[in-house]
Amino acid sequence: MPTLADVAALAGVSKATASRALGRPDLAAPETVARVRAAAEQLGFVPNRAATQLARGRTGVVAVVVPTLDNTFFTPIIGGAQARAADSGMQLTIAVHSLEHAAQVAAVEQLAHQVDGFLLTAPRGSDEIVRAAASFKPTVLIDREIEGMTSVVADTATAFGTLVNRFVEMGHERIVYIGGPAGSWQDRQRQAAIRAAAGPSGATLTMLGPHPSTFAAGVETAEAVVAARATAVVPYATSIGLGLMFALLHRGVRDVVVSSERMIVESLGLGDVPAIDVDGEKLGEVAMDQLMALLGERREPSPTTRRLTVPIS
Amino acid sequence: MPTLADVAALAGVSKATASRALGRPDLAAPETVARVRAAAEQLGFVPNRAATQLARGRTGVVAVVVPTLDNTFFTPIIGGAQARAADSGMQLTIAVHSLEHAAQVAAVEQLAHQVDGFLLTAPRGSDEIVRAAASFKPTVLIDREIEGMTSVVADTATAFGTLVNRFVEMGHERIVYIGGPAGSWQDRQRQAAIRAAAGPSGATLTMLGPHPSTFAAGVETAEAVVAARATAVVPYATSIGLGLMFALLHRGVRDVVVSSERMIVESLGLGDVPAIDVDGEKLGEVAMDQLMALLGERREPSPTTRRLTVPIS
DNA sequence: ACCGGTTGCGGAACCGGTTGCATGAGCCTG
DNA sequence: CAGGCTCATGCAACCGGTTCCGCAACCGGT
Repeated sequence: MPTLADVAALAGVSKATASRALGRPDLAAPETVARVRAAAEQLGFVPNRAATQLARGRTGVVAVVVPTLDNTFFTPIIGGAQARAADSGMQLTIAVHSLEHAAQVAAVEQLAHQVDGFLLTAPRGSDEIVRAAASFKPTVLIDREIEGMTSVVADTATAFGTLVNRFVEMGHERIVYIGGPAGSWQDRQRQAAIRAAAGPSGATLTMLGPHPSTFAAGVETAEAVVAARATAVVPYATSIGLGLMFALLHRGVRDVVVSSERMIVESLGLGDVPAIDVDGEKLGEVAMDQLMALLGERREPSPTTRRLTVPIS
Repeated sequence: MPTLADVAALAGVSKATASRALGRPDLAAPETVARVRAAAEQLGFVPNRAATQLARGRTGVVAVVVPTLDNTFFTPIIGGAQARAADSGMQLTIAVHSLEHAAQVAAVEQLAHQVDGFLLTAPRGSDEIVRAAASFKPTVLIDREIEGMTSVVADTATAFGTLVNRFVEMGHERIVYIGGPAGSWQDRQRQAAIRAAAGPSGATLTMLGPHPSTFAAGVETAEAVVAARATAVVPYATSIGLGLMFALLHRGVRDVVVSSERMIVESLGLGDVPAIDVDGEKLGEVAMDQLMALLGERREPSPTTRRLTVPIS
C-alpha cells in the first residue's frame, strides 16, 4: 500500500510538496503538481483516511440520525445524503434513534466524537432536547424547524392543505385526517394546514390519531374511518394509508378515497385520486449540501431553512 | 478535549501505561488500571478514533453493501449489523450498489481503502463478480452462498417449500409462485425448493417472473394470477405480495390466498393464511459477528455458512 | 545470598498525512 | 544594481494513540 512518502520519492520531491501538490494544487508549481499526480496515479496512491483525519482534526464522517429504518420515508433521504457525501469524499454512518428522551442525547454525544456533523431526521421530542443533541457538532435538521437551527423541510403541510382543498372541490363532505406519531412536528404542521384548508369549506373534518407510521396502524383506523362515514381520507404516512386502504377493501368498502403516493395511485389505476410525492432523495441531498456548507465555513453561519416543494397530482 | 496524555498525567503514569491500562488491562497492575480508569472517567476521555486507527492500521469501519434501501428486507439487516458493530466500537457505512456489473466492483475497491471489511447483502451478478468485490477485504455474504466464502443465509428456500406443502395440504390445486429479481440467487433457491415440494403433490404450479421486489410489480402480476386461476400465491417479496393482494381486492377477487408476513396476516385478521417471517435483524447480527470473527483471526479462517431458520406460521 | 524468570512500567519510535516556518531563487521596482 | 517581494520547496513538528524494547523490582528456588 503506497504512502505519500512513496509518491514523493517517485516524483522527486518532499512529502510536504507532494501533500500540497495533491491537496492544494494552487500552492505548488504546475509542473510539480503534474509530476506528483502522475506518480500518485502510477502507484495507485490512496490517502490514508485516518492519517488525514488525525492531522486535520476532522473525521470525514457525518452521521444521519433517523428514528427508524422501517419507514420508507427515511430511506430515500439516507440514499440522497449518502450520494452527496460520497461526492465530497465523506462517509456516512447511520444511527437509529428517536430523540424523544434525554438519554438519547447522550447517545448522540457519544457519536459526536466520531463525526464532523449530524443530519437529524424528523426528530421528535422538545426543541430543547433537539438543541441539546445538536450542540455537539454542526447539525442540519431534516423535516423539522427549530428557531436558530439550519433545517431542510419538505413542505408537506402546504401540500396536505392543498390536498384537502382538492377533496373539497371534488365534492367530499366528510374528510378524515389520520394523524402521525405522537410528538411529530410534521404532524402538527399538517394538522394546522388541514384545519385551515377545511375550515371555510363547510366540509366535516375528523382528526384521528396519533398513530405510528405503520401498516398495522392503518388497518386499525378503518373502523373509525367507517364510523365517521368519511368519503375521503388523508393519512399521515404512506404505510398508514396502505393499511387503511387494505382494510377497507377487505371489508368490502370501495367508496372511500384515500390519498397516497403517485406510484401507488398509478399502479393501481386509481384514476383521479390526488397523489402526493415527497422527493426524499432530494431532501437528503439538500440537507447534506447544507451541512457541507456549515462545515466549510469558519464562523457560525446564519441558520437557514430550505423549503422543498412537494408536488401533488 | 482530553487526550491520553492528560489521562496519563492525572493518573501519574506514562502514556504507554495508560494505553495499556485502558486497552489491555491484563498487561497492567490492577491498581494502576483502576487509577487510570478513574482518571479517564473524571476527564471524560474518549479515545480519538483516527489516532487509534492510524496506529493500529485499521479503520474501525465496516461497510454494508445493499442493492437498495427501498426494500424492507434489507433495512432490518442494516439495523442488526449496526447494533452489533456499535457493540464492538465499530462504525458502519452503508453503500447502495448492486454488484451486477464489473464497474461496481471498482466502487467497492474504492471503498475498500476506508473500511476493514464488507457485508455484501444479496449480491446479484456472477460468482466471479462477487468474488472480485470480496477480494479486497474480509467479506461476509448475506443471503447468498458462494463456494469458499463465508455467508449467512436465511433459509427461505426451505421455508418456501414448506409453504407450498402447506398450501397443498390445505387443498389448493393451482399455486402460483411470483419470482423475484432477475439473477437473484435466493430466487433460484426458492424456485428449486418450491418445485421439489409441489412436484409430487399433483398440484399445478405456475412460475411467474422475474419481477423486481416492488409494490407496482405485484400489482401487475394480478392479471397473470387470475389467468392462471390460482387459488394460492407465494410471492418472492412482501412488497410484491402486497401489490398483488391489493390489485386482487381491487378487482373484487377475494378467493385467492397470498402468503405474506405474519404482521400483515395478523393485522388484517387473515386467519389461516400461512405467514413467513424473516428475522432480518438477526441476519444482520449474525453476519456482523461472523465478520468480526474474520477480522479477529490472524490466518485465513475456513469459510462457513450460517443458516438461519425462517419461521412459518 | 545468588540467580533465572516473571511482572509492571517508561522511553521512544512509529502510523501517514498536514502545516508553520525558514530558505533560497527569481522577479520587479526605483 | 540593490532592496524587497513573491513563489516554490524542504525541514521538522505535530495530530493522538499503540507497541517494541529495555530496565528495574520482585518472585521463588537452591
